[in-house]
Amino acid sequence: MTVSVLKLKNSYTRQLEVFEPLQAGRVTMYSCGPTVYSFAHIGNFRSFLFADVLRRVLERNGYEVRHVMNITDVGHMTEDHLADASGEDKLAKAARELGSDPFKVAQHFERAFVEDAKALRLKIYRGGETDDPELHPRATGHIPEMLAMIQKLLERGYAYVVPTGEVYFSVAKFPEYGQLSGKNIEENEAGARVGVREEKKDPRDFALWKVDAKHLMQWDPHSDKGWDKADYGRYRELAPEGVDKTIKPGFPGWHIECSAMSRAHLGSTIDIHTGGEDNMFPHHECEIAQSYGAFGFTVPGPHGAPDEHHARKTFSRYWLHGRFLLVDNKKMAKREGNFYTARDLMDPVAAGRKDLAAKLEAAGFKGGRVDPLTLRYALISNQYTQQMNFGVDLLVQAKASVERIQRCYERLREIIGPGTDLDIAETASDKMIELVDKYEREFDDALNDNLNTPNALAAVFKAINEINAMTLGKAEAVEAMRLMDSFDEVLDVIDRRERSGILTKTEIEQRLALPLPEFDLLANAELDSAAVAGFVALRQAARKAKDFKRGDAIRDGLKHRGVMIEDVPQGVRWKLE
RNA sequence: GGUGGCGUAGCCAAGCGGUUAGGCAACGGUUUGCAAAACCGUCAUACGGUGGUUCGAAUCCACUCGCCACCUCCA
Repeated sequence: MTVSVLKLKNSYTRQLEVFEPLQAGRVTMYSCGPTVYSFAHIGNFRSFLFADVLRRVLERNGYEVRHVMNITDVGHMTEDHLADASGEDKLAKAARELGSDPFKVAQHFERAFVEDAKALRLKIYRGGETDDPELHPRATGHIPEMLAMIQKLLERGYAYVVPTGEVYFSVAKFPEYGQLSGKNIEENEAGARVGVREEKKDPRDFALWKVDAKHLMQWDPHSDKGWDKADYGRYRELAPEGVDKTIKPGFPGWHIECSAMSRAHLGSTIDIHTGGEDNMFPHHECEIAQSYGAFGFTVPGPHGAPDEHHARKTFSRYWLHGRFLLVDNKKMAKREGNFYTARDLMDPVAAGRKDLAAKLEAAGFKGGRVDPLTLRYALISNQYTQQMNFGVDLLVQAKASVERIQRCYERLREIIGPGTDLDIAETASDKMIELVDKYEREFDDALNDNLNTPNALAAVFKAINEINAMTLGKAEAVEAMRLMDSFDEVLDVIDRRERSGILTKTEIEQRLALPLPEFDLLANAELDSAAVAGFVALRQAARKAKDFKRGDAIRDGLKHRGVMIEDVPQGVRWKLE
């Protein structure tokens, strides 16, 4: 049996490369995280989910993964922004509702993001990792590191201060600038679409520190006024010589935060850096330039032998970029009317999108709500290197797929039954053992091939087809369940709550002997398992009397209340929708 | 204008030189009082177009048509 090795497409070299971490057995990974000045949209989540799948695949390959995803909370909110708080703009609206404290706005949206991320089962927000600030660094908490890095760039001659008190990175000092994105910057018409700041020595130069009195978030590099005490102390610690006196109070530029935070929490050289394709230029290009300038790294070699390249110390050894998600074949944008946040889909009514709720309801989503696990599946169902065209059809298909996985899982659970010792002496057939082995390997091979999730899913469904066609004993079901659990380590789309069960024929007989409930399914009371059993017995009585009309009415009534009833050989299966 | 990518049966989506991808939908059958689920079968001798290379091409080459993204804050 050959074990496949993990291969990833490195955007920097544009080649599929065998993945080897710097340190054997351990992987450091940084993902450009959300900007918390509005609700994260499904495009954001596609990117975060691709990073999530990558992290899980790394873990499957036996690596201990340290995954950091930042929170960009250095908003670029200005007083103008607040003054202009009219219309639909959520940021402005939120700011007005929350007051003009940008920290509060950021906090509000960060909380919302964490909620969504948990619902979508981003592993970095599950369990103990959720509360580890080291794994979720906030930009506003790392101004000292950023200033220290800026200071270092000044000292090493990679940056300069202009009369306004702002600091720019000098791109001319870094000849490799543009290599990641493949942009020949010289040939681009500088400033063709953006006004060139005349203070810049070179139009390509980018800001490390900005000065703008209108901005609501400000830091004074020369005084502890307005600083969090701990942070100011930390800054002095990081830059003992103090910051260049000509730098004026302001806020960090757009690119410095990721360089500073990844270094702070993962060290100088990281294994993998992920982000959306748009991050390549200029964001990641600038990160490389800054880290090179500040820390004197070698840059990744251009298309050299992979081993030679990997041996070098660089800022990030592998760069992975997720391609954009489109909606209706267009880039998602509010003005196009094809913009969805994750919560718009998960609960459109609460998000104030009644039209969307109606559309989803019509497509078969109860209450117009898309289950988070369905959304998760949809967003990971094609390979991250491909543009994804999102739409209601995709969600419908994802829903059906998740249900198929879920049903297979539930069938196995029913066969195994409660309280079964999973180490039962009885052994599964060779056929089942081979099946598990075969599809687990296919699954891994697909994922190790640059996270080819469609192929991985093909393996899952082939396995389910075979498992469903087999008559299973307990030991076999245990084995099959192990396979499903294994798939779900990466997919994580199985709802493990007890949401279905079997009422056996004997149990129904026993229940029939007791007084039956009145046929009133319109009541508002919560349906508990006893109530469900009562109605199932009531229906059974009707069926026995050949009153199928009444029996079906009870089934429909239960369905209306979210409980599905299916007749199976052993009795009646109930299932919460 | 510069750069990158994509066009595969009704829809989504693998494959990247030679044996069934897979899913969804639809239709037929088994099962069921009826459903649902599950299973069996059909749609599937599909690869934007035109040339070329090859014993053999969805896969390589040339040209061509259409779509998308990046070059600006953006996942």
